[in-house]
Amino acid sequence: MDALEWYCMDKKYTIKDIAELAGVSKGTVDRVLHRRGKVSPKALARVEKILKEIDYQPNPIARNLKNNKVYRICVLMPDPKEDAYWSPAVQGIKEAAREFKPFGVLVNTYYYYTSEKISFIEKSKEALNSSPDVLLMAPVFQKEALEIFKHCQEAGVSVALFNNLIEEFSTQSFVGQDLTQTGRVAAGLIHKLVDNSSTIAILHIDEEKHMSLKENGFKAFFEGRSFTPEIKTFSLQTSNYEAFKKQSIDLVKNTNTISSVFVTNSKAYVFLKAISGINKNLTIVGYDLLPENIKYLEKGHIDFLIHQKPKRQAYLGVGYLAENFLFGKPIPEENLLPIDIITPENVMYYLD
Amino acid sequence: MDALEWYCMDKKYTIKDIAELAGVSKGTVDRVLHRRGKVSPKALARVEKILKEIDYQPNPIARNLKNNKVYRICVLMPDPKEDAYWSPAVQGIKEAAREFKPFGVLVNTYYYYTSEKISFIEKSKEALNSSPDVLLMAPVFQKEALEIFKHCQEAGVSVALFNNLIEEFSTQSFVGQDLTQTGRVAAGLIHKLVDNSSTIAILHIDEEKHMSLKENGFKAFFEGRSFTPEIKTFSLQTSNYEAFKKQSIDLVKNTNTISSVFVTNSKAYVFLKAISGINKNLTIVGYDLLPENIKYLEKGHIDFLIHQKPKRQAYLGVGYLAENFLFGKPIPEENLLPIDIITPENVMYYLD
DNA sequence: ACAAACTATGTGTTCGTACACATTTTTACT
DNA sequence: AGTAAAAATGTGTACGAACACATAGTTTGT
Repeated sequence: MDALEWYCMDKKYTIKDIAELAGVSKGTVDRVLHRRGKVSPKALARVEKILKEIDYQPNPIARNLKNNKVYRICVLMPDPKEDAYWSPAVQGIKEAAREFKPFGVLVNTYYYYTSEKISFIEKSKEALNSSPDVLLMAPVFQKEALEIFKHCQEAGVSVALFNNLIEEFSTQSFVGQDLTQTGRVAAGLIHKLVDNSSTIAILHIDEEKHMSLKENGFKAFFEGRSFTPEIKTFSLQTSNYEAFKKQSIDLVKNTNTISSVFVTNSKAYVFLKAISGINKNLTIVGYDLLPENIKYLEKGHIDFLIHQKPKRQAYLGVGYLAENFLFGKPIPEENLLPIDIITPENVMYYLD
Repeated sequence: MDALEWYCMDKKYTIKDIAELAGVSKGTVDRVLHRRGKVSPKALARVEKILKEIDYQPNPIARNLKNNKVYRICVLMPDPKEDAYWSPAVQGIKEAAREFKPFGVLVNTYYYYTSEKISFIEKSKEALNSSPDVLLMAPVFQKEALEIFKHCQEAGVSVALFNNLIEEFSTQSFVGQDLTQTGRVAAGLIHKLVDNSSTIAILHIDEEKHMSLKENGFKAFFEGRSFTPEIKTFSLQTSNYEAFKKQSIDLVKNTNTISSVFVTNSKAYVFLKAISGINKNLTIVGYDLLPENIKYLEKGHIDFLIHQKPKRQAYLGVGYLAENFLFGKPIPEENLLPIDIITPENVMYYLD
């Protein structure tokens, strides 16, 4: 392919070019492109012929310049002060906001408390009061999310989701992970590390809704296999820390066939701290790159962490919306991010 | 934060707004912004005061519209017909080209043959003949790359690299992976799966330059640890397949303390095919998501694959350049992509 | 046949930036 | 003081798409 061919192939045609080629004015070309009618069959045919020949694509930059609108995105998510898992998500939002601000996309973030369902609704109302173009939310509560969705529809605000999927919102845009599959990934890892005769513990700490999906996936991995290990499920609360510590130690010490633990959220470090006095070689798989988890990963106490990519989820959530506003890029309906497996040797590439 | 505050914070100021606020004309503001001089100290002070107050950022869209240039990127990379590793990279290039074409960024790809050094130089000349704005290349050959770099400088064409780093090009932009660290990742995985008494084989198939880095990283992982396993390095050629097969079988059968094999490139599947007759439980870690490798991964014969992300490397290589052209976004000097660990349970998210 | 009513088509302006060019103001020197 | 040169400042246009509006061309009705 030589330079000449290149030039011919990819000359950037404008409406003016098309108008000249078809022997009409740019107004007529515009009417054909936008099906605004008021075009004679003769002119229509000539313009369409040219359009077919050159594969015209409008310049998205010029189009947006004319639109000249300020787009507003409200983000509604759990307060990172309450759960450090959300801190990277805030970072992702901030980065995207910075990147798209010069283009006229404004982002405003509202935090709710996962300990108070009512704050979710309240903050959503606050967000809607600023009448954004779209509400991007990480909805921890299903029922309340549906209520908010109704409010949005009434206010003419579209909705996008990240991190937590609401089944009933099938048509909405979603960026997140298949949590069930993350359970399978964890099972695959543990399966490689321990022998089939030992018992595996699934440990839920401060149970939340999404954890059962992970448990299901974990168990599903072993279904239909010839040797299936024994799996025991535990559910502990950290609210009473002394009780939690005692139960954790019991789990490790007295249930002595347990060789591995799958912690279904980011709190593996809490468990490890609780059992720090005990010298037992456990295989541990947990979630999320919290600083405390990374510390235990690098010390070799956690074998693998599964990365839920909160930062990327949030960044993409905003980015998809912005690029759709600005350049008409279609928004993926359901974007399930890769399930990254983290070891001490590759963890640095997933931070920041 | 209410709607009013929002409005005040993020009003989109234009040059015209600034001119009015400072009581000068937009021409003067323009001269201040671009340091074109010919501005009285009085006017300069007034404009700069306003600029400081409002944190003005020019509209990248309008700026680009004015520039109205067609940007040309030539990509120079190994022919995917020769090595399937490169096929996803071609996909990445194609996707980026499609995405940025409406913005006036044109991409043309040239393939060279890794079996013929001369074709690398030849194709680079062909690429330079079309006088692109930048040459993005995956340089397998160091010495030849430097020569091409000289040609580019003479022709005023800037250079960006992906996949293969050339040490001497320290100032150039690079998208790729730290290959030494991938070796450490592989070692970490094998270390978890096998006991320290067994022997680990490092297997180079059809040796290339980059493999030694992986070997170094692999060995470095064990340095300073209390129990270090024995590591044996093998180097086989597939050009004579019968000999290769015999050597492979020898490796597995006769060197019978070997419990795990680290294949330093994408050809793990070739090795597994060669030893398919032998029933021995080997731990195998290899590279790259070739269909044949995935087949063996899903059958459980390969334990882990390390994903070198050729598609993303190529996509980002083009994307960074395009966004720099279009919106003046800075190009990261060295972007080392995460080293993804692939199992049968997460492989689907890394494909396509 | 001629105006009214309509259709078809062309022209002009806007968006925000960048730069060329025109105009005004200041400075320097006879 | 008067004028030329220099400096400062303002004005206008282009980029490409979108749309409002003006004009040209055609049909209809009396």
